Amino acid sequence: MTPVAVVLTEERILDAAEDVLRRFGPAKATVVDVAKALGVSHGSVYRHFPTKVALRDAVARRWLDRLAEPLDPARDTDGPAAERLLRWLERLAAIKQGLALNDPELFATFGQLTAEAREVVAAHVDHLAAALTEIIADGVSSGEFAVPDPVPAGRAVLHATARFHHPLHAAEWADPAIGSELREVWRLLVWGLAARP
Amino acid sequence: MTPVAVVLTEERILDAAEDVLRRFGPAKATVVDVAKALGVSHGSVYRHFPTKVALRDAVARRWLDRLAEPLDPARDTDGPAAERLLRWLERLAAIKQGLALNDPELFATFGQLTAEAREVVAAHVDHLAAALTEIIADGVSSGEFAVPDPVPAGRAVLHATARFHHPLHAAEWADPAIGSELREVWRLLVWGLAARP
DNA sequence: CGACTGACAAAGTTTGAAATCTGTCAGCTG
DNA sequence: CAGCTGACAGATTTCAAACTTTGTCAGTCG
Repeated sequence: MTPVAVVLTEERILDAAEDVLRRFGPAKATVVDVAKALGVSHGSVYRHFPTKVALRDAVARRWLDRLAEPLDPARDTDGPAAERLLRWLERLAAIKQGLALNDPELFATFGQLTAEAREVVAAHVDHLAAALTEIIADGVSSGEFAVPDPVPAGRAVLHATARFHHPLHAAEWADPAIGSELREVWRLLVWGLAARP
Repeated sequence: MTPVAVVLTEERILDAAEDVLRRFGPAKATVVDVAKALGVSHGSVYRHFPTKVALRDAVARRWLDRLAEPLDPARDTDGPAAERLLRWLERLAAIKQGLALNDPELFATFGQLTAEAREVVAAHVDHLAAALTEIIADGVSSGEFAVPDPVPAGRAVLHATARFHHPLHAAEWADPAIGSELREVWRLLVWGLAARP
């Protein structure tokens, strides 16, 4: 039986790593800092994560998973698909833009981290596109939308709204017109989804 | 009458500055280097441009103007507006993506420069949006499109295609699917432009 | 007299020696 | 004997001193 209060789990390491990244920023946070926060030698951290990059990737994955949690389409199934789509896009934009506005340091940290964790980000993007595909497929079932295949349509909607949620565009979110610009794009997209060519 | 071969014009300074930026990169190019290339003291350069930032902005403006030249909508007025729109978007993407692919160093220089020249970039973006507005307005005249106001529609189309032409997304252009992704987005957009709500 | 120079202060950048960090592993310890 | 430590080599980062750059301006030159 292992002494419960002292056992070194991946989870406890991730908590500490997240904390250290928050406090020192991605440029200065070291594995030694993480070990110090846990009261162990840095060698112990390497028993659980093979490299510093793997540790950072794991932190990024957890962050992105937590961000994407409120975006499960099953959480909001009321009303026309066009409006569910708008609410979903606005929720995504609000999550990212809120983070960028309320805590720019943390957002920068998070941006740095994800910029390097390409695989992890690809999984996140796939996840978001799948959520859009689900909403669009519901719209097709109800006769609201008329796309031949909801999968590329979901990806296209995500790509077309990149400006409103992709962290690269954070500097543009200061413009107060950003909200109405998202609605303009949404309007074109839902007309496009509904049209029968 | 001034001695023609030796006169120091803004234009000659811009030529030299562009050359120096190309050769040394934006981080290392100095005003002293520009002056040296012209065989004058750096003080003379400051008689024509008040600061280094103003000089760099002027170089960026000239670059962007040159880039945008082949995108005048009056140069391609054949066929349905939907297809003119696709050709225009593909031309814009090809210009930016071609530069990024053929001469990544120069593209990075150009990206750095424009990232700092916010005003200059805003003018360039307005110019591009106006070109799209013109194509959409033509489509409305011909009965192909049905948007109430082509001005926000032009901006929305530019925003919706940011992923395919905005330099921030350059890293994503390596994916060979990028071309078909642009077509997917275009398809939704032109159906949206044509739809009568 | 107007265009240019070059010396200058303040700000910013380079440089290389010292300090720190990453990733490994032989050995300690409960 | 599983889990941890701490010393180590090589890579990377820090820091302060030396050097370079920016922007100004009194003075030179034609």
